[in-house]
Amino acid sequence: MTDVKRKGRPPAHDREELLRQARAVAVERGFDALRFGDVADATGVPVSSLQYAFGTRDDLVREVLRAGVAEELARLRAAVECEVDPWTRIETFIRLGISIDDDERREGWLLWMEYWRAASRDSALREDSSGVARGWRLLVRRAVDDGVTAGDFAIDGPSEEVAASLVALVDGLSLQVEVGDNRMRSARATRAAMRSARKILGMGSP
Amino acid sequence: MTDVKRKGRPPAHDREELLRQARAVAVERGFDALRFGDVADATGVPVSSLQYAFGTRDDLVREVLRAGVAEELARLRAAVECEVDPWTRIETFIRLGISIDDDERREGWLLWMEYWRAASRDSALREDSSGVARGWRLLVRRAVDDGVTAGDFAIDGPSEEVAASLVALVDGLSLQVEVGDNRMRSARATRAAMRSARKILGMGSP
Amino acid sequence: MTDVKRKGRPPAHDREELLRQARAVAVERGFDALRFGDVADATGVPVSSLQYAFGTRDDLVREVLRAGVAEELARLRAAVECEVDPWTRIETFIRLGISIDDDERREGWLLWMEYWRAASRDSALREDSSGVARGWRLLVRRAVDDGVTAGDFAIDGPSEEVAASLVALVDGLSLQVEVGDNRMRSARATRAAMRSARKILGMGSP
Amino acid sequence: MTDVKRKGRPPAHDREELLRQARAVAVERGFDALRFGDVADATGVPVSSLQYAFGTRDDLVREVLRAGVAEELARLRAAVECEVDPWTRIETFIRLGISIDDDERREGWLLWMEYWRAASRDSALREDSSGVARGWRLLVRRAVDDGVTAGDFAIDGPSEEVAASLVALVDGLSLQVEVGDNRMRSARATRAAMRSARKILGMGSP
DNA sequence: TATGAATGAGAGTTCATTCAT
DNA sequence: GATGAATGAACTCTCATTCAT
Repeated sequence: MTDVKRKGRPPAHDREELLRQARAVAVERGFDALRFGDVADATGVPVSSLQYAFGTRDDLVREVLRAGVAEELARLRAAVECEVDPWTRIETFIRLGISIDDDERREGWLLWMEYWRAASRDSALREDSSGVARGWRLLVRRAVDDGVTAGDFAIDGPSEEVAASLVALVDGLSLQVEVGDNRMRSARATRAAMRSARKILGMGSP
Repeated sequence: MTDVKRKGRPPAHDREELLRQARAVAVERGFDALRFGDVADATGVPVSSLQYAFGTRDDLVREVLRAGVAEELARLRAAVECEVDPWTRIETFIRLGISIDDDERREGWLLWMEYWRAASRDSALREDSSGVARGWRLLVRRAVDDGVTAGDFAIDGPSEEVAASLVALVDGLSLQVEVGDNRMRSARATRAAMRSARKILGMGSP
Repeated sequence: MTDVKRKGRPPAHDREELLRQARAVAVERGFDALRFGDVADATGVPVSSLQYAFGTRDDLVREVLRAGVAEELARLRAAVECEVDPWTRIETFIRLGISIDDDERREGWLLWMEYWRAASRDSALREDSSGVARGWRLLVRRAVDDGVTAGDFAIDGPSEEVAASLVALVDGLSLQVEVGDNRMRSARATRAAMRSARKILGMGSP
Repeated sequence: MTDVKRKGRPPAHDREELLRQARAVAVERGFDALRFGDVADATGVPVSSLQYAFGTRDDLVREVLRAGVAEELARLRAAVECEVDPWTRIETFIRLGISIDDDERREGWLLWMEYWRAASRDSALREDSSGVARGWRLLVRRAVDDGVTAGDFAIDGPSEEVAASLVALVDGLSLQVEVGDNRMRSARATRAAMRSARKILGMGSP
């Protein structure tokens, strides 16, 4: 709107698509630097149309985050649930959760980071994030329960809490890989997580 | 002539103090909403003086984050290192790291959140954060090594990685307490962390 | 997707009714803040339908003002003309014109204010207002003429000008009541107007 | 701010001067169309500087109105108070108050119009307008009192109320000249006001 | 060294209006 | 005829930053 018309690519008036593009912009620049103007530039859709579609800037951020984590969760769930063996499911969970070497995973990680941060400030989002966290943990808990039933795992305390620990392990190690020192790369973090998970689940060393 | 004269409390021309106040503002409003003006309002120091002292807005944010986590780290270290028994040290680490019910701890948690997020974008900060993460892990690693030497712990793999897992456990569970559902309150999270830590360290159930 | 669907009350597809509701909105918010959206909210009629019905925003404002003052004039005329005694007619005119304590009258006054202001800028409206002013004065002038004929009044100069003065008295005192200091409340203003009117009409003190 | 730099005339960073220019703009376009941008164009001072100097748009409008009527009041007072004879003072008041043929007076009139309208909505302004109205009336009241003391006038009721009537006469007739029909031009209105004033003041026909 | 004044650069938001159905 | 969707145009306001003292 400076002086050059924001033209470039044909309008992509598909809510889904718009959100995806907005996410790309946000992940690149940071969510706090997500501007209507940037999304407009990226999509060719006028600012006012974006506002018409999404409302306020905060609304947009919220929706982008929500849609993003929902997609992430769905992706991880699909990968995990197609496995049958409990430990293999746990392994898959750890592997997919931690390995953030490739760009796509890093993008996912940045998304989570923003999501958590936003959720810890925005009560509307926190409600949403509560459900996400539960779903996340449930995914692991089912594997734990199955493993216990099958006699593969021997756990202390309720499986809910064991699942919480496993999720924490993955989140926490991802964090170290991403923002920690470079002695903790994803391969090593994954190895550490695997070992600790086996311990927590009462499995012997391989 | 903005509207209200930025007066209120006497100027606090102490760099340390200024940073602390800036942190309070940032934690309350969010770091992306940290404005010179707000700090000026909170401290009584004119905007231009703050700029004179801290430079650019980004510089200010960086400094606030850096000073904040340094303080946090120092605090935790002091609490942990005054214990002698390895497992007690681990316990202290877990307890202090997770319990975020009281306001002060929540403030600390928000700070970490911002710090991680900022570090994952700002390379200057990432370098710093690398050191912080190392120090963090080292604190735990020493306890692990001592425990192993003393025969209290029986671990698999290098102690560095065990320490990494324990740190991850604490960070990840804190996360769940803070942004997760309300089924995971800090008491429960602490319990889960304790149990998992014992397992990881090869200790029997208490 | 603005935010709230513009629903609430059933559509009022009656031009008259629509104008009345628009007037209520305009009087409350001020005519310069009369928005299609507000009228839409108040009536349940979609913005585009209002535009279809009334044209441009300026058109709407003009129509609302015109319809409003016409109604006001009619009301005052009805009240005045049902009296037969000339002085009673003048009294009624003064009383109804000035007393703006109750909400309805204040609404009427705000309308006049806006009307005058608009008329002093909009030539299309000024033409209309010219007629209104004439009608207004004529109402009073007839009473004056009747009183003169009946020997009740003794005036100097043409009755047209005497009528103009009486109208001015009412308008001017209303103004003082509305925007003047609180020493000039409507009771006092009415009393002053009555006294001055008697003098102007050459009547002795009561 | 479109694309061409707002340059033209050197900045006139004198608050007084700025207000005067803003008034000129406002009177021409209407106060509800007073935009920072227009004042910026007219003065060569950047929008943000105007905002720095005057605050919010509403603040600007208020200040322009206030300064404007204060100036008007001072001007009228000066003209009136340099006369000694009570009736001459009244005459001067009427003449200056009504004759709005020349542009400058019309400008003054538009200002009053806006002022009244604004005061009837803005409580902050109403407080101010209350004082103005009092000053206005006091000016006339003093002349009335002097005339009574000198035996020139014979009034009914308190002089405060007589003054209120005289002010009303002037305001109301100005209104008719400005927005009324063209049968009521300022010469005629002035004549009517003079006659009515003489009557109200109990003076015989000349 | 420290600070008030001034300003440029956006960003969000509102709103009338156009257009296709 | 009536209406929802979409959009261009403005405008206010905030804020970091520069500059002169």
